[in-house]
Amino acid sequence: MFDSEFERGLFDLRKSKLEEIEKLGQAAYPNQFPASHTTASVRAKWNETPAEELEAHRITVAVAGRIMAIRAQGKAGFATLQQGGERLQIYVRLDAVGEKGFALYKLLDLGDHIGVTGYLFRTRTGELTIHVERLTFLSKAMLALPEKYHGLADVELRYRQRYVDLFTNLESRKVFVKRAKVLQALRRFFDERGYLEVETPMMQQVAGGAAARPFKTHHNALDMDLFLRIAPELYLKRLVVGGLDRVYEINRNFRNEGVSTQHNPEFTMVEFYQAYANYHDLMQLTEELIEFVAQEVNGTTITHFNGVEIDLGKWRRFSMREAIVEFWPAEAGPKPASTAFESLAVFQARIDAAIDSLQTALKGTENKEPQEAEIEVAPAGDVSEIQESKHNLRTTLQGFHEIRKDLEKGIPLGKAISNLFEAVAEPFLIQPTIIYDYPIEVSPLSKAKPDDPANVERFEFFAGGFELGNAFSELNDPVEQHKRFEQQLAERDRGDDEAHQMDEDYVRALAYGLPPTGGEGIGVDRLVMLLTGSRSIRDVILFPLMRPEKQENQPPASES
RNA sequence: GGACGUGUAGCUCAACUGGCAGAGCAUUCGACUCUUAAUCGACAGGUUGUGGGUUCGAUUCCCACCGCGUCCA
Repeated sequence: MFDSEFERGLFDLRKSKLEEIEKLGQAAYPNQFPASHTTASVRAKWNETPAEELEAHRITVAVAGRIMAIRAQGKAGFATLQQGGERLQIYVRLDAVGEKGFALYKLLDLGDHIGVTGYLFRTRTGELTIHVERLTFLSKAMLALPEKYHGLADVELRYRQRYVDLFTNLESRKVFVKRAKVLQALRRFFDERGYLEVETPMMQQVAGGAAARPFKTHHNALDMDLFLRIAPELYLKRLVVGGLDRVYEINRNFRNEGVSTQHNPEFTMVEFYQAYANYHDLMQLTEELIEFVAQEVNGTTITHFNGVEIDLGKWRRFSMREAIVEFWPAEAGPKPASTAFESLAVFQARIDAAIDSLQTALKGTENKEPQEAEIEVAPAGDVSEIQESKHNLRTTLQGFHEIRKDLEKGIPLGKAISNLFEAVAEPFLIQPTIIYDYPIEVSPLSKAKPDDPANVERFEFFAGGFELGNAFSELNDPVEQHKRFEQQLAERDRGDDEAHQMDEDYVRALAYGLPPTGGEGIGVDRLVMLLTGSRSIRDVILFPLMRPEKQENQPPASES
């Protein structure tokens, strides 16, 4: 518990202060305080009331809060109470609270919780303040607070000790209040449209519905291995089979992959399904949804992320192939024609040509500046500074190399096209963009386009340079679904451990008849990042996953 | 997994080319009945992430490990 002798000593000191407080007739850990107002409601009611009016009416309030600042001045003093993220000043003077009351005031430390009863007035500088008449001790801070001006700045400590971060950095608190508003807005949006909120298993025997590695766990009594879900998808569609035509679920998914500014092993998704709808309906709905949530949470569709202004009310749409052409780097030679995507041989030749072109461009820059050949690739469209610096010739070339390597290993054409899209276009999708029509090989659960069997009715949407959501017209032909699962199993055998597993029961559910259905999943954490301007997903997750700190060989604190 | 950066008092940060480890806040003691990053005076607080190496001497240079961050995979 103690990081140092300093903390141990402080703890002991505060314990003796607690004893002093008890001697004054106050409980060390009382059970309640009947507050008449919150700090926020006091401010809401009287923040603008002039001093004379406060004086004339003598408004008495009882307010509780944590002491964030103490300014003692001999036989009087001030303190700043914080509660519910709002601060309110109190004024304590000996002749108003009496000997015992003032003795208590002098025993208070930063971080203590107290209750005060008194009347409102304005100080000489005009600040609304409670003139305390009765001081009630509520709870003691036994450890030192972070520095009062800078707060807790160390990001590691902010994540590990979020409880300190939340009351010392009110900006951090605001992010999580906003996160709650996002969840409220999502629920309101779906509730108003007749969707039923449901909860489906998080422990599954087959972790399906997405391409990801799962966490494994074990049920002892049943002696059964289970996986933490990577998506609720297959269960939600079972519900649509069951006649719950519109369902949504907001909850955690777990994916056993690395952490980054955009990935936490457990993350929150809202996933929803609508019978008799297809992906066109969902594109429309998505634009409405994101705009609605932004308005509810921020009162505007404009948000700022990584120094870029993003308007969540203005959307672009490209097919995946269009996006590759649109964002094709100039240094990779002429943009590919639409026929380039139709056969493996042509596609491969196109990649080879691009690599040659990129290599020539890279050599050119190296000749000029042998040490730093970091000329940025400039695609059409908008690009933030960060995205620009991230994407130089070298990384683009590397991306192309990866694709060629994959092709040599026998990767399906559709998967290569999808990878090309991710390398060339995705980082530049800063403004809200819908990318539609995905290759069938990367979409084992989506319905093929009637006039184009190589592609499926699927879209993803992006903003801020990352994927926010994924949607498609659900594949509802059980025979076709079974075949797709078998293709995925072949991919698994080929070494792709993110490929989908077989789920016989899901196929059986489809065999009872799934109506034409559109389904979609949206990453709630990432949506909150955009709406709060948070650069890292860890800033919008209360307790992000951290490695354990080194254990110190200290004997446990003595209980005395 | 890789590259780069970072780790100094409870907190926020200094310490030049390797030469006595320092300040502010907080704490402790004292003064002060309208302060608000209150002010003034005094005291105390350190295994410089851990372990090794080079050196007369290491917070500083080198190696390994650990945590965190950013980028990449």
